[in-house]
Amino acid sequence: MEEKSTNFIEDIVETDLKAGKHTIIATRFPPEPNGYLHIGHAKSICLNFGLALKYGGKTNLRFDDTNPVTEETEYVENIKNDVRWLGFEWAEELYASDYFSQLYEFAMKLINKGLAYVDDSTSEEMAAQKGTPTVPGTNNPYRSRSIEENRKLFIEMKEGKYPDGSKVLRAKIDMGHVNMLLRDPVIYRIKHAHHHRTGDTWCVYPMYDFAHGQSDSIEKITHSICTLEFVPHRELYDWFIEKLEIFPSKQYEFARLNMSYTLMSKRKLLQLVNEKYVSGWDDPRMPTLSGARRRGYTAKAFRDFCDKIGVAKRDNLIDLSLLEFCVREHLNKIAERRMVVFDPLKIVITNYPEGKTEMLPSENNTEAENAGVREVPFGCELFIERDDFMENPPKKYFRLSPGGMVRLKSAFIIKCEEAIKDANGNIVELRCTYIPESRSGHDTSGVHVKGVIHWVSAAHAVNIEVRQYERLFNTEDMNAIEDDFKNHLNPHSLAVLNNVYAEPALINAKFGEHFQFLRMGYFCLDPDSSDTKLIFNRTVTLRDSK
RNA sequence: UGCCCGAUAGCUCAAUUGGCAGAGCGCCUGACUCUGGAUCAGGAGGUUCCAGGUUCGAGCCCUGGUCGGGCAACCA
Repeated sequence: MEEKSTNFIEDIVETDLKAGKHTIIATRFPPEPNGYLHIGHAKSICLNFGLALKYGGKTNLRFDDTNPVTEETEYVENIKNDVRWLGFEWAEELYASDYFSQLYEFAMKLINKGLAYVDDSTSEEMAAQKGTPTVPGTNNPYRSRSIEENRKLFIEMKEGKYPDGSKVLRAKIDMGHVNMLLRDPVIYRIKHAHHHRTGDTWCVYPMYDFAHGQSDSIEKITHSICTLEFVPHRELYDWFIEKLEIFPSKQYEFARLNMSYTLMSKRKLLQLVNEKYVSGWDDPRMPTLSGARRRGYTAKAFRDFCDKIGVAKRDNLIDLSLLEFCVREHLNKIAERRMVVFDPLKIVITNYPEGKTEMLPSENNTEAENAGVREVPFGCELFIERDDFMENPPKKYFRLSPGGMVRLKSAFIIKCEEAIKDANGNIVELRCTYIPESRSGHDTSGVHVKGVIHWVSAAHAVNIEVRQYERLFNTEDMNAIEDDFKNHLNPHSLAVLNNVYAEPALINAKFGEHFQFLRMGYFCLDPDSSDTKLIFNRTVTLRDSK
């Protein structure tokens, strides 16, 4: 293995370890269970779990479930499944909601220290009092309520005496602070809502800023790694830890992953699902891990990809082609080869005995040592790709043309004798002859051909469905658009082909297996398949230098 | 006219306490009697935004500019 240089977060960890600040490290992956994990999360997962693996330590899986309105148990289960699929195991499965009692006590502590107060203002009033980045905010009368009154009101908030939105608990910091987030941030709000884990126990819920850092601290997380948008929150994060006098977890920020032609917003992805632009969160076109898995992307490809893109603080827009490169690189090594004809053109080998079938061995994967061979049936009637024949070929065309010769992969060299057309002039069949001495592995014909094409025996071919995917969006930078993102959907993101014929070995395909259909790309079996109909998803095409 | 962050090959991104600047895509060349629009191997391509400074040595540190992005949800 080549030495991979460290990223800036690894530098921080190494420095901390060297300085004796910690002997082991603890990280956490903190998804909010309000959607499925996507490729951007994979970067965070690889970073957090990778750090603990590399330097010795643990990673907790902690669900950031402080907003009961948007969060569901279904998401929890799928997130766990996706993290495991990526190849990581967490030390503990935890929930911010596990800490609701403790968080409530933390809030009380701030009230008792005179560092929090109950505010009756409306959100509009609060926004107006907040000022702007260059104009300081103003104090309102509620800010000077007594500790006793604040304590009484907050208890009553918890007891459900006030309706949603009527009161909030705010940290009392500084309404003129240069950092807007420290202008008395809301830390608790009233929501009479059913929580996916705590049910109806609570009607006050902590805000992110009053839950995340405290949860980190309770779990003694040493390095709390999040994305750049939380940089301004770090000051608040530290303020609460200091005032609460709890374990000093530290927050570090990296640039989130953006990918070309891809959307990472869970809100928008949910919209695509709800409004049926896709078949579900696991639609193979979705950037979700479950979608990518269904499409045939491998966990290893994702880990390699995350390794390649690195971790830095610069805003980025990673080429989708880099991910595809990682997928091909892996699949090329593990996918067994099969022959499948997508747009069949019938050919008849006129000098091959009618009704005869012979089994020809074909290697499953020349890139893998022990992939072995399989037997492919050959007969006098075959299907080849319509594209592999040209009536009037250009100069450097190495495939079939009238009078031309081509090698049938793992079989014989054939020569096209005649193209038969229908009344409209469409080619419907090719009459060919084969060279018996040219059999693969036993070729004594002395004939050299440049082209090699795939084929299937018409008598043994299996009709399958193939789903070809293209990028979901046509716009490279989906973060830069101003209009409705749905205007940028690629109308050709899914193409279903039904007139597709596969060699019989494909009948035994299993879910989770990867195949390379020779010259066509990588494919895998889709769960929509039935006993009578096999459906394959195109994971990715072969590298195409057209 | 406040605070925070960034600027590296044509494009998109990496670069281990300061030590010969790397990858993918794109481009070019070569190999290959069995994927020839595939696969493999190699190549070209950089004043690391600008100007100063510290240092034996700076993409990394300091100062000042320029340009770009972010910062006011009872979301996370």
